[in-house]
Amino acid sequence: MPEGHTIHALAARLNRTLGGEQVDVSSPQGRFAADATLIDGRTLDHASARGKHLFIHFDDLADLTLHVHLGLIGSFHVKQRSEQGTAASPPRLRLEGRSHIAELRGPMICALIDEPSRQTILDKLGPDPLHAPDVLADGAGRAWARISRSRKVIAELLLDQSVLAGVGNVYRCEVLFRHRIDPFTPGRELGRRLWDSLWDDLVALLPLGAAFSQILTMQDQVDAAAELVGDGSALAIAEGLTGERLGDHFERRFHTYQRTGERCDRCGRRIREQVLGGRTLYWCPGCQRRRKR
DNA sequence: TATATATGGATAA
DNA sequence: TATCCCTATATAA
Repeated sequence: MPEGHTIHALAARLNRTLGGEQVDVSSPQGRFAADATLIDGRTLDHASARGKHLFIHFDDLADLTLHVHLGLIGSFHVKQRSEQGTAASPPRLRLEGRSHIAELRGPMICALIDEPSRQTILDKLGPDPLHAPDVLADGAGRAWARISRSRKVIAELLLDQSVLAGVGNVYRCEVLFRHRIDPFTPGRELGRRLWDSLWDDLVALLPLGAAFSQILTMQDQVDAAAELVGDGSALAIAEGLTGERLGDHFERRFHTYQRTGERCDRCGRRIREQVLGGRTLYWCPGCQRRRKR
């Protein structure tokens, strides 16, 4: 279940386990069979991620790149050859290397695309807090240019991948709580200072999420994760993503996400939910009140 | 067994 | 705003 951190961790893991290797490619489920034949036997040069999009580059494949978007329910499991498959549905795509096998199931997108198409996809994405060049090239300012002109509420803008790329429903709910922002504040009324604090927080949180393959927003867990990762800026973490720390290193705990009716751990009010922009928003009506700029 | 829901997003209306 | 796609899982029946 993917937000940006999942996709970046996945790209790093693919690079470690299959990068530079010749891979056997197939489509047991059948829907990708024709394209799989084109890739079969080629060398997987590298994988890269931007927002929630994954790109896998192969040698000698003209200018074609494999584009994957997991959507809401997709999964891309990279396992050791020796691991037994728990025989779920047949994967749409299987990449087999010397030591590892990657299996893709239920993706929203799995297609070979040419370079202009890839560029079009990238051009539509806002700055990605996990993409170092975006962070260094005033990603905060570029996103703010959109937000500060919008009458849409901030909870909706955070999910708009053309405003910023990689944030999904969990991070939006949680980061708004962390900064005590009323989710229904229009972008134009948010204020630059508050936005900068939101962006900076995402730049810190997403790399930790990627490093541990788990969304961490409770401050005690964030501190513990940062400690485990060691010194270094969030950017350094993002670039050196191990992604090896898979599995449940931390208890699954959130401030508001899927906690409707429970008491807020800060103020005691009951967490509320409301569908906003097609997704369920969770927030604390006590902590997250409208503020003056 | 059936149904609802899910960390997403495109498209139709 | 509603519908659709794709799969896994939890809960209800």
